[in-house]
Amino acid sequence: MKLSTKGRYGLRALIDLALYSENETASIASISARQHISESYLEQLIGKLRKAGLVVSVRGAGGGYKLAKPAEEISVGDILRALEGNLDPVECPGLKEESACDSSEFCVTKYVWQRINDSINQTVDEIKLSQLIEESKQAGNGAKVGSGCVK
Amino acid sequence: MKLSTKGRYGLRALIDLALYSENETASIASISARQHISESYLEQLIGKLRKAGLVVSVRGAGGGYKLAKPAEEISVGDILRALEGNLDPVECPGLKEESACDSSEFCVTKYVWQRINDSINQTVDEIKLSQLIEESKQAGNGAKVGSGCVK
DNA sequence: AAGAAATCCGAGCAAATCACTCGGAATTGT
DNA sequence: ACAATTCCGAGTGATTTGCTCGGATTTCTT
Repeated sequence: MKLSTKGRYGLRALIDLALYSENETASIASISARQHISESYLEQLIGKLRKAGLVVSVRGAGGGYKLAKPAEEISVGDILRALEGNLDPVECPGLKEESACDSSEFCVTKYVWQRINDSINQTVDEIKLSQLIEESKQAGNGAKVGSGCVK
Repeated sequence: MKLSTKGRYGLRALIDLALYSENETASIASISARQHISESYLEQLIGKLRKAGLVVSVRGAGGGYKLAKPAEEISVGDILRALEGNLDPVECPGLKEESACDSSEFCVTKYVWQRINDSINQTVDEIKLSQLIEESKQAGNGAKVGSGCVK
């Protein structure tokens, strides 16, 4: 029941990327240096964000990344799902369909899993990247993103 | 970011236990048979629930388990935390204290992790075991708990 | 007293997942 | 040409998960 480093590092990285790519693109190397995440690993994370359509890349020398759309339109949910896959702590084929679980038995716990899943997704979807950027600019006054609390 | 089988099986097991321990105690063997969870594994799970003070045991022949307190006073949160440990997807020493993360950097993502943690805990704490038992009695009309959706 | 039925407990173990690293191919600016 | 980058997939050691197993302990029954 833990969020992996992908999600934790990745969110930090994307905030950093957003902060430093307003004019020019931000390179893996620069984000790595500021956020203390290894270049190799960061590459993977940003790759996922790119495939999810959250950032766009510019290849070749002087290249790097920037946001694919305005930060207001990117939610923490989008970011974490891109990095972690599905955020649902319990996946359950019968959860979405009307059909009963397994074969014919009624499933009481389904109700619980459904509520947990909904609660998480709703929470992360209502936090927008723009909010975090705003806070970061104000608080850090050097626009620091911090360590993300956890190593 | 997944709930382990401990939590999933364990919740099912406890609902079953509650349903079948109103008069007599419910044994591992009987719960195992009804819920299709191996006796050995179930033993571990119930052991955790006992150490957390949610069930009490009666040792020796004819023994078994029953709830340590009324089902209204047991929340799904209590159960899952007993089985899974902390439910917080992100643990962060600086999350509770006023102090800044790491050393002196402000931590923006902390805000996000905090909200996720709170949301999950609040959700599971407001669902009481009694509710699930009630639903189970109504719907199953044979008091079936079901497979819990997932294997 | 003997034995059966149960809980209790910790060790062990295979499989999966995590948290990376590495090497190199492809692309583009200078 | 060459340097700076992104892109990509394979590999790897450490950790966690999802169990099983053996045996000790307690208590009921006869």
